[in-house]
Amino acid sequence: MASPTPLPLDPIAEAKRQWIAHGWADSADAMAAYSSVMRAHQLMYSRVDAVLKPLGLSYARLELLRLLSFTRGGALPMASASARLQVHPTSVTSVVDRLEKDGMVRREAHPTDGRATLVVLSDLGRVLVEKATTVLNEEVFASPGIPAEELRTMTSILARFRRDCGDFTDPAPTPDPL
Amino acid sequence: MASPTPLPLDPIAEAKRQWIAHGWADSADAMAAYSSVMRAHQLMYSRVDAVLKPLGLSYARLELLRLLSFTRGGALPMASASARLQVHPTSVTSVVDRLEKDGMVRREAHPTDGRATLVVLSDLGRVLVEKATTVLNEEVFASPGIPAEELRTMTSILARFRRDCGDFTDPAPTPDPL
DNA sequence: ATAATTTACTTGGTATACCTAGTAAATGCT
DNA sequence: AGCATTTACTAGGTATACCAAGTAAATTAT
Repeated sequence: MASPTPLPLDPIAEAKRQWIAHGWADSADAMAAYSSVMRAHQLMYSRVDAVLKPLGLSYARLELLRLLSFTRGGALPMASASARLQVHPTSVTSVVDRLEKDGMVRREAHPTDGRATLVVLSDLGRVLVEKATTVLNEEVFASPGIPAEELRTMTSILARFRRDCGDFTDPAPTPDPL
Repeated sequence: MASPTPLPLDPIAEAKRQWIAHGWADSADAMAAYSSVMRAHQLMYSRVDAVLKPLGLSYARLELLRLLSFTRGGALPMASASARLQVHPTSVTSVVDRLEKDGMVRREAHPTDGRATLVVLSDLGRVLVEKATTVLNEEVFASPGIPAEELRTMTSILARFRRDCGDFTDPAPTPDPL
């Protein structure tokens, strides 16, 4: 949701000023950075969702479909999907519920593990994930609103952050000039 | 929610490889950057929420309380709060509903505009926003997980992005060396 | 002054995220 | 073998975001 009525001043820069004025100068940069990510997320999410909406998809739904499409057989246990997407197991349940209702995936029993449920990509799902990826690349990622150089800078900064938060154990997210 | 079981490889770097392998190299950097922001948002949000939870607050609730605390009189029409926080009016309604139920704010009639409702910070709300800010600064922003230099780099990159998305009209979010 | 429009907010519904608690199947221990 | 533990998933509830539609007050136009 881009602002219908732009504010005159950058609200995050304003908040940072307030932070410093209140004697919290030490935390001001972190507060500003966190707020920036929060807001950028909202803007990116709504850009992506607007493009996916005509296809009956959303970011969360596409993430799951894409994961399946990259998997041999287009099937994955729920738990694996939860781990790979780094979302709560119950979130996978509810996304799969709706995708199944729309015929984009189906549940199947796991052949050997009676506890597990497989999510299987349907033909419709496979068509849609292809289409969605194309549209997303053309409509959003081709003109992301951030220069290429800065995209890479940001990805690299956030990769280190994600690693330090325990997302992955990969030694070097981006080769660092040392 | 940090991963309970860290993945061996950076999933976003993996996705980028897939992108390039599928012939979408042109969009790979943007895809990676967008995905990074999405995931970083999730990590930051859960860090912040974990710290605020004991106080009965959340990021969204604190944002509103903080906005009120920075306002003379601690009161603001709903519509102004919506604009300043850059969230949907109905989101403000529901956050205020819950904050009011918990005694942190109250609704009052606007003195001159019969359509408008004022949200007013209560004494309890004022105490909590002070406490929450202190705790947040100490527990999260003092060690944000990202070096100071990179915090500023990221804030600056995202400021330009937010401005280009129409968030504000401020000419120079960060003084740009030209 | 009256009618039309705009603005402000609420209600009800959807989507996504989380948590807690529960069931069922597989595994491990004795 | 049989019981306890672990693992996998579902169900129900909360929080937050959105949109669409509705009501009521203020503003604008005639």
